[in-house]
Amino acid sequence: MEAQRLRKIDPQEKVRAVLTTARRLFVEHGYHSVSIPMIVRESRVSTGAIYHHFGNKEQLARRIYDETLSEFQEMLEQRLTGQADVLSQLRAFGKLLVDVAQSDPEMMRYMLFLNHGEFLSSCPPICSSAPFRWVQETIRNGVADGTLRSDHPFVAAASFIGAILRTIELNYQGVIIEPLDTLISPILDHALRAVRA
Amino acid sequence: MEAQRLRKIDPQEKVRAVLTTARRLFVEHGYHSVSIPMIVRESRVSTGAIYHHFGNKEQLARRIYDETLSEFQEMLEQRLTGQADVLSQLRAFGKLLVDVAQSDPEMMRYMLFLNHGEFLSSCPPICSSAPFRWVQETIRNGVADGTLRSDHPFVAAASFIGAILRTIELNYQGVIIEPLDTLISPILDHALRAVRA
DNA sequence: GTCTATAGCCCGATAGAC
DNA sequence: GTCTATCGGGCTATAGAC
Repeated sequence: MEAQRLRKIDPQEKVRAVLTTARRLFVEHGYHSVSIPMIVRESRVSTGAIYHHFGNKEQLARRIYDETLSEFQEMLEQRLTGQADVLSQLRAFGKLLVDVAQSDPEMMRYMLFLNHGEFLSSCPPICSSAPFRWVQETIRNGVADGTLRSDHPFVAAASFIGAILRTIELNYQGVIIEPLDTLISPILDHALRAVRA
Repeated sequence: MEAQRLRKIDPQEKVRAVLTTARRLFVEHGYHSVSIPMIVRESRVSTGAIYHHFGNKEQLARRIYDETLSEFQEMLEQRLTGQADVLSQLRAFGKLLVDVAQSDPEMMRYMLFLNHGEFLSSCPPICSSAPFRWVQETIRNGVADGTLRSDHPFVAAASFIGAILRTIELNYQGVIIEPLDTLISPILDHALRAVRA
């Protein structure tokens, strides 16, 4: 039939195209500046198909949010297997942040810069997501066993992560021009010095 | 005359009302979610008056950006007078951030969370503004005179500021619940440990 | 499932009286 | 300088053919 011939073989391919295109556009222009017609043009998927698969713009954004976070969570779990002590665990986490920042800047920018709460109703801030709660827990353990030192483990966790993320931010903004992988050692050095005993 | 009677005594009062109202709304909802009619309602200044004084929405945003940054810069200069050595200068800077975060959260949120580049064409990122360039310079000096230690002063500066700002962020997001002024000592402690010799 | 066409809404900005 | 009324445009979301 005619309709049959026009139908794409795999609908999931379109879904995927919309998800990746929309995330890129959200990162580049911000959620509110990205219109559905814009996503239609760049993804080459029609308005009707988008609304069919995602319902509305906010649900599309929510799906991108969920998938990005669980992808990151998965990478973290992979990197953590076999890291026994607190210090090498924190190093693995920091290295993951830097690696992602370099190999997939779009993902990192998405997690760093988008105020998801601004357009996703009742979405937990990124810092309360599993990976970042894991850091808080790890640092609490490190303080307990004497590897780390802090009067206030939450402040310690914030300092550790903040030191790394801020460096990544400044790299993105062109203030720090060296490629991030050449900076991995000073980055981890400063971040760990903020918390270790 | 009738027109005379209806005219407010001080036009600058209206300008001020628009500036403070708009900044509050930008912080609460994000630039793109704030409409002119919304500003009109909340500031009780008419559409016509707003366009008369500011030209358009972007110029209004730019004026808020400029005034906020120079206000912060002024506060910093005040706090720095009389701080001789690098360590007490950095402490003064950190304490300023924490003080502002607590006494004027709207100003801090404005500087921290708004992606100004997203709606202000060719606006320098906050991190390149005078106060933050000052930190970079100060840390370079500290490394030179041996007070601080770093292979890469830019990374050191990013770590120092990042440690503090991230803690403030987590406080705003309810992860760290203690009032910030009770945390000033662990905050400065962690941030300085990241960079000192 | 996918498309095109368009309804319906609200926004930024302007016009023109006062 | 300040107001109200309104225009043109672009948006989200829907309708209905295929």
